[in-house]
Amino acid sequence: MASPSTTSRLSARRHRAPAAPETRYDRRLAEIIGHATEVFCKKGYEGASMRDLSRESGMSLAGLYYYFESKERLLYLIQKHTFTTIVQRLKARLEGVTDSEERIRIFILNHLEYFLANQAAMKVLSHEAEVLKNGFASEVAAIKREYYRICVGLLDNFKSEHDLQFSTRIAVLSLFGMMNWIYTWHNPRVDADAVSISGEMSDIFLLGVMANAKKGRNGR
Amino acid sequence: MASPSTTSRLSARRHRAPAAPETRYDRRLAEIIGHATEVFCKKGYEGASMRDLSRESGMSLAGLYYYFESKERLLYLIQKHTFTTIVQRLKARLEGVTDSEERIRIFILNHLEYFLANQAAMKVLSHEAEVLKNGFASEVAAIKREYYRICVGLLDNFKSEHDLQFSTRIAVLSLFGMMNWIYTWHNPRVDADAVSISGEMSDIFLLGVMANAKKGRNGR
DNA sequence: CGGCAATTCGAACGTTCGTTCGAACAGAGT
DNA sequence: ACTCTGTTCGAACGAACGTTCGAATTGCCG
Repeated sequence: MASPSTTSRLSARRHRAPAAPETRYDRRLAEIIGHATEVFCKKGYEGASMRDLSRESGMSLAGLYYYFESKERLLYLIQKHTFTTIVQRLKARLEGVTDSEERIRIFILNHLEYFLANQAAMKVLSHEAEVLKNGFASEVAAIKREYYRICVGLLDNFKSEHDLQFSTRIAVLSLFGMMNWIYTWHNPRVDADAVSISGEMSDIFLLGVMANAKKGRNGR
Repeated sequence: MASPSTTSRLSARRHRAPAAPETRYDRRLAEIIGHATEVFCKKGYEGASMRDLSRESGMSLAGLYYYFESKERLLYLIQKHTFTTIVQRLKARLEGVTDSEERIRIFILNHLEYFLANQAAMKVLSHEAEVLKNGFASEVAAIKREYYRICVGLLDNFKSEHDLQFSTRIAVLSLFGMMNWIYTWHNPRVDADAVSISGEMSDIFLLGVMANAKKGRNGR
């Protein structure tokens, strides 16, 4: 009775456990999530059917429901895991770096590196950002807001250190646009790697905001 | 017998006709396209059902099929019309302007102005760019390629005139990212108008690519 | 007003959708 | 060998999907 697939299924210790006590259940779920990510990426969330997911992952249609209670929750799991991971990695990389320009370059590099290494997951995160509802939506939105806030913080530091004057909101959102749009065009056989693209985008963005009108002593 | 809804339905004169000889059919179709655009924008192409379109436009489910032969063709009509219009307007605005920087500023302004004035249609164009198949897809892709090429041309001119050195491809695609991402964040009650945003983005982008390494006489 | 074409619609078609249920299977411990 | 728990599956559910068809309605020209 009672399928797991709610978070209560995860044994209470986890978190803090040094050697991952990864259960069979966890491993299988991760596999399914991986296949589902590919399918959602290729056909879109609404366009992908549970039967598509079943075929791709090699598990029967009914069998999938042992691991999650609905298609929507599966999308939620993908988005939450992807977003959490990228924020985590960013924080680790920022640790110890104090130069405000370097911190922004790290933000951009982290984003693009993860994006290109996990294209399918990041496309699902970017492209299906509006389909979750209610509880699912707000949890992912919270992580997104945190990520956005970090970037705003980095840029505000940079701005005041260099005595610059521009709209942080527009600048940050332009930067996200530059970076996230990459899923529509990046072709690994034609385009350079993340480090190189990240360098070019960082140059355009940073020099772009730096070259902008410096703040005079007397404001406007 | 035989529903119209193929292009053959449009009376042959059109194009060149000074006073629009707009038929009742044309007007009704345009209305439906307008309503469909809103629905596709709100629920996504796959997420929107023909019954949703029927409800929104006030026409019966079967009645819709008098105006177009499939849901896919309806999306095609929306995308083709939107894209054609924005290219048309751009060409008109560029006419007579020779300064290469000003031409890029016009490109950006034209894009954002049209985007914000037709948010729903532009979101459907951006967000549902991959769902059309075969013939429908390739026709829209052709316009997209033309639009992209125009931008590459503008930037290449700017680049050689100012003796700059950067990847045109990455720069153009970054610019498109900045601009197109706007549908995910723009809020008319919070954000400035197209002219102002266009100015900020143009500054970031143009100063960004200008400040980049100038080409030395001896290359690398 | 009569008649013909353009337009609209209710009802139904066959298919596919997300989800459920109870039975079958697997493996480990006694 | 038997049982118990965790895992998988075939078959089916009702709902919703895109599309079709023939009849009804409308608008227009004589």
